[in-house]
Amino acid sequence: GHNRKAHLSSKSKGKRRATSADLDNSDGERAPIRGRPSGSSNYSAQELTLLLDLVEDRCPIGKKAWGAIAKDFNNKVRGLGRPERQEKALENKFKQLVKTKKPTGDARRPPEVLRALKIDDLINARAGTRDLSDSDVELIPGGSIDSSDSDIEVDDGPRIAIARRNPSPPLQRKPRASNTDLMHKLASAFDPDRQRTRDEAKAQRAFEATQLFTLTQQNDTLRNQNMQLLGKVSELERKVDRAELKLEFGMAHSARSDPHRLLRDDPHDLTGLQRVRGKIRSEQTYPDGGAMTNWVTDISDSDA
DNA sequence: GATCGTCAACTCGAGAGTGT
DNA sequence: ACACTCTCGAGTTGACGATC
Repeated sequence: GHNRKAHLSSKSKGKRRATSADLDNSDGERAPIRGRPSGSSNYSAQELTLLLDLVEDRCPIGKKAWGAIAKDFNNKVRGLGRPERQEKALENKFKQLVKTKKPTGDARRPPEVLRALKIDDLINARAGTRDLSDSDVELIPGGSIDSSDSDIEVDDGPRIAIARRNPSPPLQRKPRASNTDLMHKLASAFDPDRQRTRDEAKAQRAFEATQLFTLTQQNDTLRNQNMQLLGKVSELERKVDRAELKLEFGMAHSARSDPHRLLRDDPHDLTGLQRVRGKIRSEQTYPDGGAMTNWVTDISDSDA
């Protein structure tokens, strides 16, 4: 139903429904004009071609460029007897073409959609590669530079260029990739200083990783050695216990033959044994501090 | 010719991302 | 925090074809 003799039909001309814009609100003010403006028609193929030509020519990045496109567009359609379009309407129409999906059941896109997509790619590419010698930056009398989409002014006299940042370029959402960010990233990625810094950081990380690996291995070795030493300590403790036991059994045996011979004269003999109220006290002191006391019941006493 | 349904153009506001 | 920009959906309106 697009462009179906839109401007030729006089069927509905002259009869216009009452619209919200026609109705005054309670304050006597006009309600905001919404909806399709009266007299507007569908875009003709000629208008679409003209719009795409202008967009391709200017590659608009900011609103200023769209204003210039709207101005040129309306100048040309006026001569064709076609309705003028607002800057925002033209921008919306172009973006609508760009995001038009493939029709169901038909893998081919309309030619105007294909062209809009190509132009959109061109705009995106240009947004990331533009420079000050771009063709759309023209010196105009008075010393200022007129750019379709950037504010760059050059003062007279010392000729100081004042470059202001471009407005945020119209980019795709999800993620809203910033072309300026992309360029900054690319530029910084190839910056020799940055590369050197990156290499140094990389080497530092590799060194730290090697150190960490070495320390981990050392830690494992120490843990193994610790386990081995603990095993040896346990084994020695068992040997000591067995030796003490043998000693105690030996003492008991000798005491049975001569019960008090050993401790009769000197209760503190060289083995550290002491008879206390019928029991033999064996006290063992450790060089690091602390002591262990064993009590052995003298069978000979109970027998007596 | 009147009416109805569909499509397209358009505005508006909300929500979100980005830059200053 | 604020301004700007973009996307998206809702709502409004005009144009047009089909039908009676």
